Amino acid sequence: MNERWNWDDLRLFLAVARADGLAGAVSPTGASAPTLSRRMTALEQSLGVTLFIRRRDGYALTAAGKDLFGHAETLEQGALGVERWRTASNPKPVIKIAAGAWTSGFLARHLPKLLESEDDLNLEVLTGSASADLLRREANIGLRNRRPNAIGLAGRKLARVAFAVYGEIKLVQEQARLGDDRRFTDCRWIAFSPPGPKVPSASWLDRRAPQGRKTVCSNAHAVLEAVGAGAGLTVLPCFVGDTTTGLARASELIDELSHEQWLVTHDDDRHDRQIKKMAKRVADLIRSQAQLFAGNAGL
Amino acid sequence: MNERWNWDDLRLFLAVARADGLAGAVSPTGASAPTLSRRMTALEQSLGVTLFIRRRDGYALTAAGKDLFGHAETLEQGALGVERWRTASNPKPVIKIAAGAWTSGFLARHLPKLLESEDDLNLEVLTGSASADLLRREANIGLRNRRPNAIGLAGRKLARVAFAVYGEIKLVQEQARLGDDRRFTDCRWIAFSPPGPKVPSASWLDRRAPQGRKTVCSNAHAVLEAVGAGAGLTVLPCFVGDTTTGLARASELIDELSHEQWLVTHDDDRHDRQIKKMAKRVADLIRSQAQLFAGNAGL
DNA sequence: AATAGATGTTTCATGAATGAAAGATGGAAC
DNA sequence: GTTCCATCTTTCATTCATGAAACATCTATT
Repeated sequence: MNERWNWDDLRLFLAVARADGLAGAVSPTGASAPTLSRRMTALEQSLGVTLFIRRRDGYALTAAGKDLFGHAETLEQGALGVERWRTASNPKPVIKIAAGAWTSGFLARHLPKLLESEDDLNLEVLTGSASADLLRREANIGLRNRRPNAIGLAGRKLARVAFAVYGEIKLVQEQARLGDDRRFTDCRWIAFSPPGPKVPSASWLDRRAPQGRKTVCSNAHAVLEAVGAGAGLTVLPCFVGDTTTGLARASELIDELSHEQWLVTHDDDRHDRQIKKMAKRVADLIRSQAQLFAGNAGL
Repeated sequence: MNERWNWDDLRLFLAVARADGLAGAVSPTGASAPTLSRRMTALEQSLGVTLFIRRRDGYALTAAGKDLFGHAETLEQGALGVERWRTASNPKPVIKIAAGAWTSGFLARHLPKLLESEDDLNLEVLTGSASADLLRREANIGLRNRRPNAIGLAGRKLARVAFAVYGEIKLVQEQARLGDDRRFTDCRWIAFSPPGPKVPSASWLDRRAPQGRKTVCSNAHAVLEAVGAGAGLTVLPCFVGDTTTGLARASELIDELSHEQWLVTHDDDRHDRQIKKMAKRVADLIRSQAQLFAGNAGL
């Protein structure tokens, strides 16, 4: 006994005491059960006191353990104070990611993968014209469909993005019975036209079905609602169409529209650890879904 | 930043802050300067705040460091509470060592070597009949001149103990001029007769100088005072006579009296970590001085 | 200037702490 | 009974932290 005891062991002690055992203390502490077991014995050893009764269904505090618990809570007060001070004096940095409407949606769906619990930041997903935002430093990470050409922006190629025509499943089956010549003329279309410059898919639709009956939506969610309701066909990136239940492809991939996905960062942010980490996560996420983006997902 | 920070690092932080640098924090914390350096950087890293300004003559707290200092002191209050509770509920155990008068003195002189700062115990050196004390569990460790034969006692042989006649230096030089026949008869003797059974050296003296002029002392300190004052010769273990300034040997080693030194422990104490440790220290101490005990010390 | 005396930081071989997996243990359910 | 399911503990290869020594930096002194 009497080796100088470790303050941090009291943190573990509190967790074990509160969880009535090692198993429940694993996640709050971030230490494994074997470690907790060893540290608790070490604590008892160095304090020269038995703190727990080991029962088959967990740990129970001894009288001495209860005494220590009180003192440990005082320590915890200090630790909580540090924590409050830290978060107050050190507001979480915000990383802004700018992406197109569909891509933002994709990122949003995979938010849990991007925000691992251990890091201390807030994410903001901006939908807008990525390139401009980045140059003005209104965003830290951009996802665009072209290699950036402005000075001060660095780009990484992530994946190929394929497009196709999609519609509500039953509607698509009906349409399929029509001849190829009438298939895409004798139908209603839903066109996505977000604010800002015209998107390629909308331009393509204008060219391919200039006289079609079109409903225009300026909002991605509305497009999906409309298409899902069977109100018409639309052009979607495969990573959206293929992952939205109730929709089916109504065409082959549209080569004209397919493009590369680029991740763009500002040179000034290149050395920011947090931004680098987040950029890597976004890149990894998209690359891991390359087949989906390329339209090769097994449906 | 934001990895779960270590409570124990605040202990080090307090020490570094109070010492205005790493060097001064080494001894209070028990950690080395490189470790302190690394942990302080790690703490700053995980808190995401600069705590110290590194100056050429040490560390100085930043404003943020001063903030943290306050919170850390709260933690420290808890730690001190634990400390008080621990020492109160857990009184230091006492280890009792029983030994003869001279051996006790030897142990007492080397007390610092036996009591290393890190262990939490009190020592009691009992002078008395070692064997009986041990059986009655009145002592934990005994030093005797015979192998223990009682059941329940375990013995380890440590060293050979030699005896010789000693006297005050000038007195011895005078005596040396006398013939060998008169040398030990024509003188005064100091006899040591502690309470309890007669010690071998006293018996030897009775045999060798039955008609000598003897002063009897029942107390070791008194014997040395008397001999040192030139009041007479006496028989002493060499480890006493050879290390007492002002005394010189007045004879060869007395083979009849020389015996082994045994370290005796009670079987029930065999598994007590503290007692085992102390027994080992005593054994190591005496063995390291084997030459002195055997009367071969270079004078 | 050169030297000696502080300091904190790197380097590197060693040793300790860690977690995954396997083991052990003791109920509870069938 | 036997089989599960929960617990904690051991084992063992790996990773990480540690301290001695060398290094670097700066100040004060000769």
